[in-house]
Amino acid sequence: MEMEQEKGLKRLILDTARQLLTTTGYAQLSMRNIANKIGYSATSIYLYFESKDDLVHELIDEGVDLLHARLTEADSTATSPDGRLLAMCREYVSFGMERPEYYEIMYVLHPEYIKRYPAEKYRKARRILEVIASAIEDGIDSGVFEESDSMLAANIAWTQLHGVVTLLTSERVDKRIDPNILIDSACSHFVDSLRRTTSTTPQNN
Amino acid sequence: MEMEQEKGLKRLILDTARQLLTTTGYAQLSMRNIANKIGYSATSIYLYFESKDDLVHELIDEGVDLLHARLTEADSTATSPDGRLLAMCREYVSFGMERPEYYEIMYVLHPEYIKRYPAEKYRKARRILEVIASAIEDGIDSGVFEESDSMLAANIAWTQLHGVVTLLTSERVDKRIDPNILIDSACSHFVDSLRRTTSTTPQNN
DNA sequence: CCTTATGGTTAACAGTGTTAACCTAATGTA
DNA sequence: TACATTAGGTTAACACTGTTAACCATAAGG
Repeated sequence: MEMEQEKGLKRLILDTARQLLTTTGYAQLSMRNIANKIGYSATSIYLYFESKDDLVHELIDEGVDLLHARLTEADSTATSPDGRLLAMCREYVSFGMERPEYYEIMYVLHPEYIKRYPAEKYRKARRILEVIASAIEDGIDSGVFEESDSMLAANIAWTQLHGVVTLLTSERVDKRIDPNILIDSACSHFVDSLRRTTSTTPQNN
Repeated sequence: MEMEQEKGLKRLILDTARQLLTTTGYAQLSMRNIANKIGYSATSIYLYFESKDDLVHELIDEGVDLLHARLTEADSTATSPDGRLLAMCREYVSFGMERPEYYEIMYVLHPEYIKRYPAEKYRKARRILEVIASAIEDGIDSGVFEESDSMLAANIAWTQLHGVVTLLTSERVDKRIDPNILIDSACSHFVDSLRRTTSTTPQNN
């Protein structure tokens, strides 16, 4: 009972923070806003979290779990290696588009946050890339993909997907471009680029 | 003489802001910091700029000009269509890596900024994509690339390059991945994906 | 019964963008 | 010359931000 109460407020803070994040966005996620919503003073949050960074890191952790679950789920639905990869790429983008607030704190927030990110959680976040890498590895093993370094390829996929998500959610892409077509094409282009032999360096002069 | 003085301070503010941006980064770019550096009060900036947004928008404009110049320059050096495109892709990433502060205010800063971005400057920013699109169009015309929509392809290139820049500069990419290899591979993969027929949709079950 | 720790509070600091009110010096005009 | 106006700049203040220090009541332990 005591233990419930002890961690009760911490849980309450975290829940309120998540709710505030998803409804009003990160810009409105302040210590005082959180505290006001639950009838506590802002400084009481510091009894359970070292700093705002600390609090956000726990939210990031939730987002990582969410994305990881969605990727593995998508991974299991498709069967063919390229189908698996394509499904995962689409799922990654879907997550970014559907949960922009989570995506923002996970992958967009300023580098300062990342530098202070605890090592153990950093390892957990890397599992996401490993899911993609294993799908690529699978494609290599079955001869569908021609690629030497699956981890490198996974990172290329990541940068492509990350670019799609961030430019779309920040509404920097021209309105005349259909978002769904852009997403589909970007995913297809990448998967295609793995299918045949790459690195045909063109002439420079 | 009067006109020089009239716009003299505005120019001084802008120069100081740019310097502050490149040396200390966007986080330290505050009205008071700018004012202190030139011996004026913070509120005097509002005599020449409507808001901080307004000021930043002018800095963004400078960044857009810079990037545009570098892309067209890179465009002119190479001759073959795929070489042109590859050179431009590399140049885009180089700009992002060498001027991260400019890149941040141009493409990373929160959507709120973009919504308030004046339409005329928005059009100017779009020229950057058009440079890429024209290179792709050139490749299509000469039969090197197989692609129907050059503007769509340019946007795919953009998302890929943007992803590379942001994930690298924010130090979210694993240390074991060589940045240069990632950059080169990402650029090559994209250009390659244009070379042959795309959109070979894989089986999903 | 006294001490100590738990769980919270308020006040305050240094910083942010921005607005309102003011003040001074130059200019334009009757 | 005398007065009004305006350009260019200031200070004070508001409503925020994350965070720290000091305080205070209540409960638990020896």
